[in-house]
Amino acid sequence: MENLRKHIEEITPISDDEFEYVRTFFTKKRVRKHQFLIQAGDRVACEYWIANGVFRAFYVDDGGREHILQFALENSWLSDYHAFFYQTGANMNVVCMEEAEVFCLTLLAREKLASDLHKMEHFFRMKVTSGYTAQQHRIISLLSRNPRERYEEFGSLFPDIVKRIPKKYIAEYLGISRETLSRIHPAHRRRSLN
Amino acid sequence: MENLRKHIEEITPISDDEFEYVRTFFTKKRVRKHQFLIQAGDRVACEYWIANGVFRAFYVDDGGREHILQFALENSWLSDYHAFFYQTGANMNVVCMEEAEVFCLTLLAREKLASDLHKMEHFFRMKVTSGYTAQQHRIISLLSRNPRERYEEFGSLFPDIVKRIPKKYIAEYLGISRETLSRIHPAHRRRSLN
DNA sequence: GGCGCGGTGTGATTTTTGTCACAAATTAAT
DNA sequence: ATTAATTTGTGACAAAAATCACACCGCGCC
Repeated sequence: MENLRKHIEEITPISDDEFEYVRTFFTKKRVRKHQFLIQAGDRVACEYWIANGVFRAFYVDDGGREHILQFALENSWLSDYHAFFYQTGANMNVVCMEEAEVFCLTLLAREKLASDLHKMEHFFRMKVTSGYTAQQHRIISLLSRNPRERYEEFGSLFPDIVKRIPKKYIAEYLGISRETLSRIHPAHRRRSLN
Repeated sequence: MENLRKHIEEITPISDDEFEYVRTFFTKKRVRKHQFLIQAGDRVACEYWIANGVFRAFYVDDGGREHILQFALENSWLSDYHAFFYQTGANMNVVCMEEAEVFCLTLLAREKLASDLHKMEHFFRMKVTSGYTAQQHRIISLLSRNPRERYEEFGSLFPDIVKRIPKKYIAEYLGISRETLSRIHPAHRRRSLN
């Protein structure tokens, strides 16, 4: 839980008392590999802060294909946010890929936290703002880059994810087939780079 | 300016005094068709609230192709948000497509407004949150739907935009060529739908 | 320590979409 | 109103990526 405090303090300083108050809103949960945190159709009670472990959030289309919206590692937040904020049934699935420990925050808890502590409202605004700009970047990438370029960009943005996650899932994230990804070979090192 | 108040009050009620205070942070600007509000490379001083008029925000890739990130009509917010929040040079261009009147808000003004008035922090959080979920939806659409499906979805989500904006720009938004879009013909009305 | 399953690489082929070229239609500008 | 500019449609063709099929690898699990 200390890490959650550090995580919050990357955005805003927070006193011991305040943090003691904040922590009361969270509940801890252990999750094993292959376990679903959210299944399509579920009511989405919580958003999750990942203390450790790995998850993927994916959408299953009408043809049964999976499309990954997000990988989540330690220190990141995760939910089906549309379903969470609007309290509708989930369209996403969230599955554990490496044994994990997460902290759960209900919508009510989150909104009370934000309205009680201006600091926390600010914190959540900053978090969603950076998520927003990151998603804009991803949209631009999907619109303007070919599979090789997207894969290379992904590798340089998220080297830790590339190491920990099977390539087939990265293909699902990039919107290309696993075969196409498999045929992307590292660019030849040019002589001039000796 | 009355509309801005209505717009804010869709999220949170606000007193006369508060709104008087809020309005002092904005400056008004008229923009003519074809005029750039933001050009790639610029420092992005403001975000803009559109009182009336139409804009598009687009990215130009290395091959000179344009990719549209956002259309903005009346009552919406617009900027190159990455460049705005992180105060880096713009990667986007924002161009006026129909004569417009906008209200400008600098980053300093925005952050002061948010820290002075918890209400406004809440307002901005809610706005960016709904933008975030809308963008997630768009990413899923880019990953999982073919051009026809994306175009039909776009038409049902944004009928007003389809009416007001040339199709070539919609193609640039959907990530397909204008020719492909032009070859998408309305689905045949099935007999059973008489 | 063998067995099974999930993951990966690769060839052959098909499908989808982009590109190029040009004409027609629509809209804007003087 | 006429002229210019922008937008749209469509055919022929090329390019990119998906799909299908199959072999093989590697690791976890009894």
